[in-house]
Amino acid sequence: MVLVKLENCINLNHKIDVDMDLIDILWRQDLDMGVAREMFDPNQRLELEKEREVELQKQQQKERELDEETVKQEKEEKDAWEDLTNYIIDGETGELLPLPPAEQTESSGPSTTETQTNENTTETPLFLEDAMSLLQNDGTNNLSMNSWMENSTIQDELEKVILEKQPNLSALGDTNVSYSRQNSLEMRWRDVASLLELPGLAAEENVTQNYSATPTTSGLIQNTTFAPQMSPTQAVPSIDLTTSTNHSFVNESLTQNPANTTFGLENSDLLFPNISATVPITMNTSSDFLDDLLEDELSDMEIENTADLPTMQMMDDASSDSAVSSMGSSPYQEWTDSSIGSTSPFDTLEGATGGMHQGGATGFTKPKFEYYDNSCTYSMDPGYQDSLHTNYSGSDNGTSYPQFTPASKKHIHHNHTYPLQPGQQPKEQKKPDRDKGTRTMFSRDEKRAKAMRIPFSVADIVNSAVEDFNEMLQKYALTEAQLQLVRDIRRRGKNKVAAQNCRKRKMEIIFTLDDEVKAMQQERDRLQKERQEMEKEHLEFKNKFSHLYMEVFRSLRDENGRPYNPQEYSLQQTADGNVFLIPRNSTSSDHTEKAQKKRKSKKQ
DNA sequence: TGACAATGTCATCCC
DNA sequence: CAGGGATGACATTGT
Repeated sequence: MVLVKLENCINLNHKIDVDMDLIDILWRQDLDMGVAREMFDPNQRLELEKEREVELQKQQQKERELDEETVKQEKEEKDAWEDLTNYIIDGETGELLPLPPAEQTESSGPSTTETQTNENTTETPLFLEDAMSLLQNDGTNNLSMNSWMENSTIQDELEKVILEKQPNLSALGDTNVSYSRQNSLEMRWRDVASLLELPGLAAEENVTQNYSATPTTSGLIQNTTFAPQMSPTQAVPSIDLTTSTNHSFVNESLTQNPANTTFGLENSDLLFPNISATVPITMNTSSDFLDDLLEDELSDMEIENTADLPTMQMMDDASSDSAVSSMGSSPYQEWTDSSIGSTSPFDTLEGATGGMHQGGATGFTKPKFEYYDNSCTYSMDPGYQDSLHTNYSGSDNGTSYPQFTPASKKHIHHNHTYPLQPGQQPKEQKKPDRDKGTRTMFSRDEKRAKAMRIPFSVADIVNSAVEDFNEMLQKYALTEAQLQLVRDIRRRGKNKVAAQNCRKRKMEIIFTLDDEVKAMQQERDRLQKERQEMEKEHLEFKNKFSHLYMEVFRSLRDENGRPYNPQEYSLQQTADGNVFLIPRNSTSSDHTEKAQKKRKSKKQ
């Protein structure tokens, strides 16, 4: 029994050893696979989990602190740039010059600052959470470009939601929000990634930097590509409009100023202190805005472009054109000698440049814009630009853009229209809107004078006195054709004014006659009413007289005391008031006798 | 697309 | 006699 027990014990110990060996082998395998020894101890496992929770909490708290720091930094940067919005960058020295007070108030208006502050206070934590959620949703620490792109699309969605939450944000606010949001998120992303030691982010940093501003805000920031027009004093690099749909202004700035990612946007803030704060920026708006900005400038371009039209060609063209502006209303009467010098081989025919008048342009509805745009595209050379610049700055069109730099003009070169196919006939020129484009319209005579290089403005030709006009003609040695044209222009101008006066006078006459007709109708009505009253009164008197007559006649008696027969006698009154009874068929002598009788009888 | 109004232009008369 | 005002008639253009 004892032996049996011993053998059992030995077997048991052996089994235990075998089991322990197996356990040890499995344990070591687990250890090799990375499982800690404490995992096999329930007590140690609980303690370990608690420690990890504490560490995780510490880590999260650290992240929050870092996030707050980044928010503070951004706010400080924004404050700094908000202060900078009160300055303009000198185009020559690059110095920050303080804006005038009016501009300061405009640039630092409540809409922009409020928007920015609201953004800082309300949106920043949201985007940190978004970034964290994106990180968590990502599921792995392997951040690829695709995942970043996906996150960016999610970020777009988030931006849309937030924009919907804050519909009153101004356009600038949108732009600012978009970019600063991007920028802040980007910075936080980097911060979080650095905390988590995400691999490969540093290598992708440039990519994300370029990417961040482009797709999500391209629609908005595209508008800022027009900034050089509005900000002649800003030393902003000129941006190709043809590429503006693909490159935002911020992106340009980012690529050119990689060390200062916020400069581009804040520059745009400086560029559009008012417009972006008040005008909802859409692509169409920007187009119209561009059109408005270009109108004056481009109008001058047309002056330049049409300066060298062959005379007969221009006359033919002008003859088919309409005279639009009334006399003396054109602001471009200042063109004189400065407009004569340009020589461009392409600025001859309006239709020759192709696609000029509704020529298949997409997105631009103003034919005038297309017209000028094409003209610019084909005809402008640097020297021409210089002359244009000189002429432009000297134009008296009421809209002055001082220090309009050649760099800012370059964007005008780009043609947004489609040129006509070879052999395609240009569509009939649609006359620019008379009302909308009165600032840039040219009458036929203005075009003719331009074509003939008449060194006077049409207004001067027409409105000058005879003596001054003759002096003008004597000052310049004009050809016979020019003289004839000048006289025709003067005659037509005078006649135009005369026709206007004539029509005005005719209208006044018509109105006066109309008033007279109304007054006479009223007088006629009054007289008719008065006549009716008089007739009524007359009838009343007639009736009274008749009654009185009959009463008097009945009271009369003859010698026999009988009443007179009304068929035989009648009463008549003389001028002195005496009344006589006269027989109807008696002679005058009888009348007198009987009248005397009656008078006597009446007196009796 | 036709009607209509506004405007420009020409012819003519007159001063 | 030339220049210019006045005006009717017609053309053009935009609504």
